[in-house]
Amino acid sequence: MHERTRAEWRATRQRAAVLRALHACDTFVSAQALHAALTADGVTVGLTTVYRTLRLLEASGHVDVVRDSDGERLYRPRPDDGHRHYVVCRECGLSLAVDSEEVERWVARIARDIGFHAVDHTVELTGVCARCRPASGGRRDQWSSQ
Amino acid sequence: MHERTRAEWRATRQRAAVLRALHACDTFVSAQALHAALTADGVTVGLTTVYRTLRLLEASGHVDVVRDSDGERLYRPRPDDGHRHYVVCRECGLSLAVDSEEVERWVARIARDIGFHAVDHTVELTGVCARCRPASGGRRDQWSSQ
DNA sequence: CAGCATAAGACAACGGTTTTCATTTGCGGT
DNA sequence: ACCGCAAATGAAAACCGTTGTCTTATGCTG
Ligand SMILES: [Mn+2]
Ligand SMILES: [Mn+2]
Ligand SMILES: [Zn+2]
Ligand SMILES: [Zn+2]
Repeated sequence: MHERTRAEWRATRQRAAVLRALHACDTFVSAQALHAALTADGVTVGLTTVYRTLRLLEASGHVDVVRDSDGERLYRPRPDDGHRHYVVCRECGLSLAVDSEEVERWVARIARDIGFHAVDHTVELTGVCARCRPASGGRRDQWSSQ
Repeated sequence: MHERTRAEWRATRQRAAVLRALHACDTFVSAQALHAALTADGVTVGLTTVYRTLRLLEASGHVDVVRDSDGERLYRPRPDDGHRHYVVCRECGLSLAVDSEEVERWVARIARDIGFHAVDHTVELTGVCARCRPASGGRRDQWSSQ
């Protein structure tokens, strides 16, 4: 009943490339953008492989994932000291990590109080950065709820 | 140069039905589930119309939206006194509103500090409720980041 | 170097959502 | 009441990010 040496993940040229490209980015990137960047660099990697690798990284906690308004998954390497939360500019995509200790404590307390197991949390802030001026118009309302 | 009386949204049978069905739910529901419920009730509404109406309600702030792990949008009428945050069971979908004053304050402070305009936030908690027991296994790691 | 399980890649399929476009309908004006 | 028309509906197709399929390639271990 020997448990053989763990079947580790193989180190392939493609995975290394995806990892490298991911770290070369300074913002959140989509799988497709990453694939495009790799292709532009002359690196041959299948889009499917990019997706698979990112999914692996996500599952193992090596990347932080965010979903844009269209539902597209955006990835960013997770700092070694744990996950972060970010505020992302809706116009240009600029992302800044924010200090979230307070939220982390709040999450922990809620999780403890409500009797749920394995509570996970998603905290995302979006806005318009200083560079991207707003130019919003007013909007009327109609539905007097219920 | 008269500005005519505002072109308001029309009151249609379909929109009323969607609104009614939405309020009849006590949890988050997807557009498709709502459509199915309406159909089951003998109400004739096109799925497209359900999507369009929900999008309208979302834009006007009358519903809270959440996205499940598959990226599906789930809707819930927003209480009159403002939005809420919820903890949702990953197994059965049970959702509980949580007290989020602390987070709201945190968000407000961050928004003030970072210099972004129109900061919006998404805070979602997921877990496994008391009824749905976990049965998790361990998982090995590999990627020594970088 | 052999053997084999894992990974890559091309392509099809999937699923939720949106678009298209022909038809219907609310609603304001007369 | 009746027009007239912009707005809304609905069936079907398009869309698009993502995942599955299946064949071929390739790490890795012995
Ligand atoms: Mn956190
Ligand atoms: Mn809030
Ligand atoms: Zn910006
Ligand atoms: Zn549950």
